[in-house]
Amino acid sequence: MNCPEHPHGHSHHAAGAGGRAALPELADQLRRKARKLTGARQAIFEILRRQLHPLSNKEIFAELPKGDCDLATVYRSLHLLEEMRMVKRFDLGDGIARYELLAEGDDGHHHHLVCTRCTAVIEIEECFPRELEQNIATRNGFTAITHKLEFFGICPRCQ
Amino acid sequence: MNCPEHPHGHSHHAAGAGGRAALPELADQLRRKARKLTGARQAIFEILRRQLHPLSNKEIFAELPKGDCDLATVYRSLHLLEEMRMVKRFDLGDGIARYELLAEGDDGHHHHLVCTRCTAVIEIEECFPRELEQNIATRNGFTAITHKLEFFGICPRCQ
DNA sequence: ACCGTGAATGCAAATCGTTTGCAATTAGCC
DNA sequence: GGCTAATTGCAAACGATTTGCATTCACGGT
Repeated sequence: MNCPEHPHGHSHHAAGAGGRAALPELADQLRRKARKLTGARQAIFEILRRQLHPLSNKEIFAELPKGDCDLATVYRSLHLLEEMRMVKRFDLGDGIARYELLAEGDDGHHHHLVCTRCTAVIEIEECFPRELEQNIATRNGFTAITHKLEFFGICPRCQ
Repeated sequence: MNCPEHPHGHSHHAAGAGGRAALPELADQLRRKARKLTGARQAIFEILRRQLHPLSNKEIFAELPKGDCDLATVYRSLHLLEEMRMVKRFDLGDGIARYELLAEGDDGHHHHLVCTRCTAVIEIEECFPRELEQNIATRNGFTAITHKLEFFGICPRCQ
């Protein structure tokens, strides 16, 4: 039905695709969970691998060789990948889920700087100070505390 | 933006909604914009005034004397209040908009600690360090930079 | 290579939060 | 009281996401 040959060898690794998981790892992780390595999943995985920003389901779907798979399958695949800790979901504040591929062992905890005009996204390494976070946790008796942090502004090009 | 620590993290709230706007101010602001002070708006406003956490449209609707107004009107009223800078919208990460009444002159910039089990919400005074934010802005050539920051964890009761 | 079986998919319909068109009401100024 | 623009209810429209179900497929065992 769908058989994602990848005729164009986009094998150039974008800067930043550095430690990202490669296909064999996907196959591996899937086998480990008794899930199947399907064409759709490979294709989606490859799209994420090539991309440097977080992608929405629709964006991924749009990049898929058309007719390759259903939008519902994209949604299902991303849920699976998320559950397998191979992608991380980001919420940029417009009710649209976006996903980024994770490097092996990466917990994916990082933040973004988003241009409110063109929606360009830059990865940010700064993080909310751990001690402050710990303060907040203990002061309020909370455990398992985490945070979401995103920055918004106007990028050089859009100014 | 500083506030004494609260042993169990209950957010500060004077009996009767600290510095929050009172009805006369609503009337005032509305008149200024040639908008009408309707029953629905008063009721919604009062509900927000009594509440200490962010409320969703549905929650507000549910607290309304039933039949008092339509859910669509709640949505419209909150948009209006937001546009008038009398409420602030918060996005806690589940695609549901929540609103908090603002004190006069308050820009509403603060953050929340949300229990992932019971969704209790506590207001947090800490903020992302301004110099770090400035760093990020200049380093990336961004202007008009802001951030969204929310904390998640498990509250004492739910542990 | 072939089978059996559970996993995965396509498709359409269903959900959920939210928005909108439109005709009927209503608040606020004269 | 009357006029008129603002507001509302209602139902339909929306966009993102999910799901039920019958069909198809991947893959470990043979």
